[in-house]
Amino acid sequence: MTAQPYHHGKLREALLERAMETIEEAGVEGLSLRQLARDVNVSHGAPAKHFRDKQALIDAVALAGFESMNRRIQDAAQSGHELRGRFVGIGKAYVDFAVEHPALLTVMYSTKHHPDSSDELRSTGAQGIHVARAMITEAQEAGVLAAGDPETLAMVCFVSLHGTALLAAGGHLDGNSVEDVVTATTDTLWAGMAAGVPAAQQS
Amino acid sequence: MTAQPYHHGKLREALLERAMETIEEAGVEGLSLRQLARDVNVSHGAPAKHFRDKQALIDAVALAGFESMNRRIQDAAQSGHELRGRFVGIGKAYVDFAVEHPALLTVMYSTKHHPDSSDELRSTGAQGIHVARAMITEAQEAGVLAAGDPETLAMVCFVSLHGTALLAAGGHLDGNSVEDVVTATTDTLWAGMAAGVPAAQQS
DNA sequence: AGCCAATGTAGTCATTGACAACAAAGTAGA
DNA sequence: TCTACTTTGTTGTCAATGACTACATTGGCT
Repeated sequence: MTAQPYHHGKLREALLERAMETIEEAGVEGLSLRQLARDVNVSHGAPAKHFRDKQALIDAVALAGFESMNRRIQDAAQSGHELRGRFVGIGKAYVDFAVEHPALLTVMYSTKHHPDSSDELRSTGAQGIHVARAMITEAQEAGVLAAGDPETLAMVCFVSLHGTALLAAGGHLDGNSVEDVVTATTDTLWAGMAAGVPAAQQS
Repeated sequence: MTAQPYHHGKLREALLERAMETIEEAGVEGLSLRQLARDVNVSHGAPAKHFRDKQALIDAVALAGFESMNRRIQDAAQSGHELRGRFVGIGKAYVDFAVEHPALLTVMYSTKHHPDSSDELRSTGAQGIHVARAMITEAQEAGVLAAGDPETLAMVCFVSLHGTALLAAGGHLDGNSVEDVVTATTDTLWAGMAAGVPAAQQS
């Protein structure tokens, strides 16, 4: 048998990749540093040289997840249909990512929610909402959407799609297909923003 | 010192209550059966007599959480304003519960999402959406809302409010207040359902 | 060659969840 | 009352885990 080289060479990347796989297969609770070390044929103490502790590894996984997701959302936002079509596209991109990587999405947000998450993680995780706000502002200026605070409306769209994504990822849309719910959600939101909320109803 | 009685008497309830407290303070990952046993002054093996394993305890916590939440939603749905006001009320009740018990809400849904969750837990957890569907059907019959599959629309409302609740609970609404986001979300959804989605846009 | 930081190994510790054997307390029937 | 029987709790044990420490190997640098 050929002796393994003392140095792995790409241990950090190997750990990250394997950690993502494990998370997709067994969730975060199924992630063990020692098992991870075994999986990549390295001693149980080696991962500590690359990740201070287990949380640091999870943070890195979450960050990589957000970066990957942001790319998908950016692509959807720029693929040039009319405004409404692009809005629906963003929603689909977000939810599709969630359905493809359900456990990763959970990790991404629970990590971002963690009290001492890094600034980098939080800003990367907040990127998606900026795309939505820009689009809403643009649509308002074009007269397609009614007036209203773009900041709040963007947040409304984000939370709604976030809920859709989480439940779709978990397969908890009961009888409804993911496609139907995403379409219905984006359609309803867009129709609501187009109609606006009469002042009389705001009281 | 007065000797403790051999039998605790209400160990199950004490464990459940303390488990909820611990979860609110430290999340599920901060929950330990042994520490829990210490907290209620009982040996580390005692909890096993009431909960087969840790997951069984968490399941019980989640179920209690859903029952408590459903009561709040029911109350809001029945407090008799006009339809739109009741709709907003349901949303507020849901989100308020989430903000008051953020960690519990996470446990509730991650447990419900768990592959082998009990039928009881899943049906109890799905109760909220039935309330929403009934209200939408009623509003459609009254001509307040446009036509559309009530099942899908109820799901849209549920996922949107669910997202709002989760993010509000985690304090991730950025600059926006919980109150503002809930109101804006329910208003936008209601306006969207009232306007309906033109067939031309559905293509 | 010789130094040195980076990377990995090996050993240890407290904690945890789960399990098994045993003890104590309540219960029901003779 | 005596006696099984069940429920509830105790104690001891096991393997696995995350974190830490001391040490070994490697390759780059002067």
